[in-house]
Amino acid sequence: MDPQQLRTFVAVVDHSSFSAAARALGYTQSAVSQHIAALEADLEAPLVTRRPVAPTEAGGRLLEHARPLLLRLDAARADLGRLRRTRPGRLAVACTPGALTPAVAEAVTRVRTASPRLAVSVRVCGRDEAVEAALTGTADLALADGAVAPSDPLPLPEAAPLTAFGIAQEPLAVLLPAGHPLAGRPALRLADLAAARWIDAPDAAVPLDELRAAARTDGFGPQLGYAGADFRGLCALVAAGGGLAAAARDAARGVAGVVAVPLSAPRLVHRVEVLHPRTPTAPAAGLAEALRPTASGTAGG
Amino acid sequence: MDPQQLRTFVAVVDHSSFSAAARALGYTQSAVSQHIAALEADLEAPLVTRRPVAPTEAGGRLLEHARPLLLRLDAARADLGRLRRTRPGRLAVACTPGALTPAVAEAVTRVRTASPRLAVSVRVCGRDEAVEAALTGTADLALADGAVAPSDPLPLPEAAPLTAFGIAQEPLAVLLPAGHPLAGRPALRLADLAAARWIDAPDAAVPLDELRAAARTDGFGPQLGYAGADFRGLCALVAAGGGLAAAARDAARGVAGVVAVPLSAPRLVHRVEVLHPRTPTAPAAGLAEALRPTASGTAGG
DNA sequence: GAGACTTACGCAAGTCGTAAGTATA
DNA sequence: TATACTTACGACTTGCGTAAGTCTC
Repeated sequence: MDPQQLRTFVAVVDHSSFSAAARALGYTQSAVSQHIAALEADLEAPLVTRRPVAPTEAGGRLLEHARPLLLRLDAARADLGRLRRTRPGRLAVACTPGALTPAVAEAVTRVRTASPRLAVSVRVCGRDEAVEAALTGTADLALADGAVAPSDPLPLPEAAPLTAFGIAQEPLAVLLPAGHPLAGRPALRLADLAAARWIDAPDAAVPLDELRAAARTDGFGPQLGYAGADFRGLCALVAAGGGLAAAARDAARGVAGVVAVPLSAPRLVHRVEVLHPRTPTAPAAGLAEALRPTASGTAGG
Repeated sequence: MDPQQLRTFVAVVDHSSFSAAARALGYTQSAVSQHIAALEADLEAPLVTRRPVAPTEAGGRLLEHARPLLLRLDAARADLGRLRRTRPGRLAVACTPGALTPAVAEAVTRVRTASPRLAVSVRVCGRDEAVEAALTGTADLALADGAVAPSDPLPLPEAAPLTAFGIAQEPLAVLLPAGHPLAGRPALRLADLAAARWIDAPDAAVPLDELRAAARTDGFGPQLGYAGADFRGLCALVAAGGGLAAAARDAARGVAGVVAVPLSAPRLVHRVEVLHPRTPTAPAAGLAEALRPTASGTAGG
């Protein structure tokens, strides 16, 4: 089970093609074929069907291990790299849309103003991608948001250890189109929305999976998928009646056609966390410190 | 970062010697030397000091990744192996001492009686070892115990996904020698024991680290280390005044010289969980089902 | 028959063991 | 000086690319 072979296997599945994976990895088709053959011989099980190329049951199982494994391998290399050379001239932040609150934006701006020679960059992406960036060193610090029970930590993929602490916790709201019959209510319970259609936008708002888990419910009937990390686009869909979404109460403030109604039951909050490697770069440590809640803060971690 | 090289690195650190690691792995010293040299060249950092052989800072960091990485690699192989061949004639259980409650023992006996041709084995070991056994297929099912806040899950190392559910939850107690001034109390608070000496027996009783984490305290002053998974020996030490330990209230019932006093604050319970791979073997699934709490059960999970 | 995966084969690189080298207690 | 790690070197294995082969749509 060579990591290189695992990487090839993942690429083959992602591209549903040996040749496309070869192109992506800079190999020949032949090499890819040999990688897969070697893996299948090693594990004594077919991993992908050919024509069409798709993971078998064993292949699916292997995938669940391979991805975290490769991520952790990259994280290990990045971790050791950080020990050696520190790159104090850069501060790259990876951030989920819901985590880029005004307070966060202000803190980033403050760092930027205070250190004019520091190359500050912010990348908005999904949570998994943000965690991956923090682990592999693509970003120096990540910010993620989600829905959890009050004072619970966010359920993060634990491929490798990350330091995490909460910086904000506020009411969780349901985004409804302005004309929706429930839009005038002061608060809603999830039970009121049993028949509602939802939009599953795991990278732009609270992932439905997480809401389901935190609320200990199944449901959330037929969903409209929404890929990408653009919150405005999601709001447009909500406004158009495409479905509902969950977000922080103030996230959609001022967005035309969308009303945010707090969710009163089950008891859930919208939480934002800072994530960084256990040995952050100096600028990342500085920003993390600036974001850390003080005595008046609302979140622990 | 070849897994084989990582395995060699871990062995070198564990044996504090290149030659001993070579013997253990079936290599020559030369090969071990080359593995380490290759790793150090790859990661561009010294990983172990020579003479004496000990991990450097970078080496320590690498270790934190390498162990879970190798475990997950083994878990992946075991997982795929289970898909292929099922070994219905065996039921190997790995179990922490505190998890082998009378109810568990009875359930195992019942399985054994019901299936006379099934080779049933129970191995008592520390929690990490039990988790490892369940992940790598050394055991078909694991049972682990620990101290947590009521209805919280046990904090398990998450090298790879395991199905886990609680099967018992009962008051957590402090084990004191019979003559101890606090032995007569109906209940104790951790604060009463601020000055006490503890025994840290992570494989035989509740690990102090965990108690500390669950109680959100530092403390537990000077400790006596106790390695191994033998509960009787630990009780002997407690009886002799070697220090205190935490365990389920009924664990030390009937042990001469030891008194178990319930811990009333902070609010903690002793919890037992069943752990098995997501695709358990048939006998393991049977035992898990037999252990699963019914309507009258005390634990969720 | 064209596209896509597999197999054959040759070359280059890597890996291990033997043995000589070197450094430390 | 003895022990333990490192380096040199040769035999062998592995891994990749080229190119021919095979299978399916």
